[in-house]
Amino acid sequence: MENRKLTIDDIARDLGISKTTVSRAISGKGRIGRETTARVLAYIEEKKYKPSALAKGLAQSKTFNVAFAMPGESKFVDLPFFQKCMWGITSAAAKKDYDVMLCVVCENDITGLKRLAENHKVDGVILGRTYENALAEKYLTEEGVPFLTIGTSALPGAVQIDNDHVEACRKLTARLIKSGYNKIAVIGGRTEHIVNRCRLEGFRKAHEDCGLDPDENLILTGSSEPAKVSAALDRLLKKHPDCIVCTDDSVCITVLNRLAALGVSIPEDIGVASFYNSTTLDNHRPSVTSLEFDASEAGTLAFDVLLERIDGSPAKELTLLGYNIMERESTRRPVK
Amino acid sequence: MENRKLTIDDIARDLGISKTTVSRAISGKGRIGRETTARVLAYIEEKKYKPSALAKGLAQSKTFNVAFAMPGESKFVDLPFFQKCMWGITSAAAKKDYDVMLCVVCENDITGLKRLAENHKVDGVILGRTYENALAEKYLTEEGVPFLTIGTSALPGAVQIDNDHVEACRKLTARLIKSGYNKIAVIGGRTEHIVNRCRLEGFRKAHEDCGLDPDENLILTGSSEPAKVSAALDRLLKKHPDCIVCTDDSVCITVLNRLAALGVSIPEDIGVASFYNSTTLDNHRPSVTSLEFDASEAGTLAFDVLLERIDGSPAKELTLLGYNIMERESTRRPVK
DNA sequence: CTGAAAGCGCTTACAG
DNA sequence: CTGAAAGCGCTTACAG
Repeated sequence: MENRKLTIDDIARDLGISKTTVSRAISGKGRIGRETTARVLAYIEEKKYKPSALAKGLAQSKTFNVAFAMPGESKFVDLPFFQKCMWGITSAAAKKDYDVMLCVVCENDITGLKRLAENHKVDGVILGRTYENALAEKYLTEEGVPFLTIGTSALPGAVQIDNDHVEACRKLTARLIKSGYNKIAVIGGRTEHIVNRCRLEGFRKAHEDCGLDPDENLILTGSSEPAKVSAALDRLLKKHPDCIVCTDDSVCITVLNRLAALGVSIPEDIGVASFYNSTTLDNHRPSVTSLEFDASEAGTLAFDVLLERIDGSPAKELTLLGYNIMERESTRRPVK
Repeated sequence: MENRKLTIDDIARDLGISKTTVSRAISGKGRIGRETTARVLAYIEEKKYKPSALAKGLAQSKTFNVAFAMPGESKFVDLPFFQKCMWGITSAAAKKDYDVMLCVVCENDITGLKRLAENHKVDGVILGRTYENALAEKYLTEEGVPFLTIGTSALPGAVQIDNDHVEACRKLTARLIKSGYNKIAVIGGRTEHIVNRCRLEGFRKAHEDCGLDPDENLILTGSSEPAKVSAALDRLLKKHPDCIVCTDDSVCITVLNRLAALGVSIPEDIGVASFYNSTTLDNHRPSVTSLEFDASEAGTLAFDVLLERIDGSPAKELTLLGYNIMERESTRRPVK
């Protein structure tokens, strides 16, 4: 019952036509009779013929594969994000009859990526995460391999997919202001990171939108280390903010823990929100208000944009993703 | 500066030899002069020639790719395990000049896997997780595609890589007994799951090894639902066990939370250990004693065994993985 | 030890 | 609308 792989030659012979014709019937390219097409298609359907991607690829000098570079470090990686992202990529790829190859990339080790590129196994690559040194981006541009990054690339000109941090943070902040908070503080990581700057920008814009001036004394950035974040929080509390926004969820965890330790209750005593929500916060009680980005969408979009580049269209440099504001218990202002 | 892909023909021409010879020099197959080989290799090295995996594959009717089927559900998935596993697979694969393709498989949806198999894009597949219905396994055997599962497969005869649950749990239990615990309880999930049965078996064996009879009243299995686990724990505590072993870390989390709520302190009042440790427990204070399985090793082994199957060797049906017993604070018996 | 030739399974100008 | 033929870039009997 085993299937000695059926080839286009077999079909041609069985149907008494040339393989050129068979090929055309399948691909739909070139002029070809309706009836012939139908016959071929029917035959294929019945015999469950599937063309060899290898042969097809060789003939067209294409692999119909893209690589997804997964970060290799185990810390500070939002794994659920990548899982959903892969889901998005593979499903978008399938629609275009592409498949995805996996490689692992670390800040200083791109050998996995090189393998794939050098062996000509992929038509393009999606960099799942970016690093300051842009090692992968540099290598790929040098090799002339189309690629795209998810997140902000340190390499100028790189095609990228990114969350619309500025807008998202602006809207979330606006929502907080609208719900009555008027001394909103920010605790966050180093502003060397572009993403943190964007988040802050959104925060400020929201205030401007309402004709307000954000209180600069309430903005404490510089580190996401737990100890420093806790210290920053302690200082902040003396100024009595009514809400604290964390630039990301790892900062937020620290803040939540410290507040709990101090016996400050949320949302009764103070509101808390996060500008980026990974699953880390999922099970927290009270549930915390935060921005939610759709990883699956990031994946599908990433593939679609990359494919354009592969096919030669001049893909636009930056594609922004949608977001959701998840308003939850942590910013439910107590009715006084 | 762009590289119009160098081919074996170019090399042959430049070196004034036939491409047959070039091919042989590269592959090392067939008789060939030392000197010729050296010349070819030197040339290749200099020009950084890399053979086309596509062409090579077509000629040998091989793809030099394996698929890794990632679970598609987001809950109850130990993502860090899969990340490390992928790391292991890709690196083991690279050593054999293989690469890995990604697909997403859910309990009732194996379309992603089918794509890869039907399009002849892979030589074999590694199923990252198994399901009761064994859908993927059945499909692959039907198609004659070599595969292997990580974890126990419901399909009899499937080649599998698994943790040595029985032995590992036996050793961990033995360690607990040796450190002085003598009323050890077990809380755990449904014994319908083979894995839970194995764990229990190890637990019992350890007792037998010491000529002890495990107290069956202290063994409460049947559910991993938080509510039921908590209830089971409450019942258990009345019997005053001196240590509680959880069959997995999700059960363990519940137990830890409940104990904290009851004001029972670990390890002073009672010891706690887990038969399976995911990163969920990583940051828990006190740190909890548990078994640790090496996901990366699972990955490399998985690839190596699969490759044997691909190459036709009759791979052994079950390969057991090593484990480590991580003895931590939660079972540090108080000196009285 | 080395080569000419056929073949892997497709695609695609080029002719009809 | 259809085909014969060359080509994609390798490998591998088969001869020498």
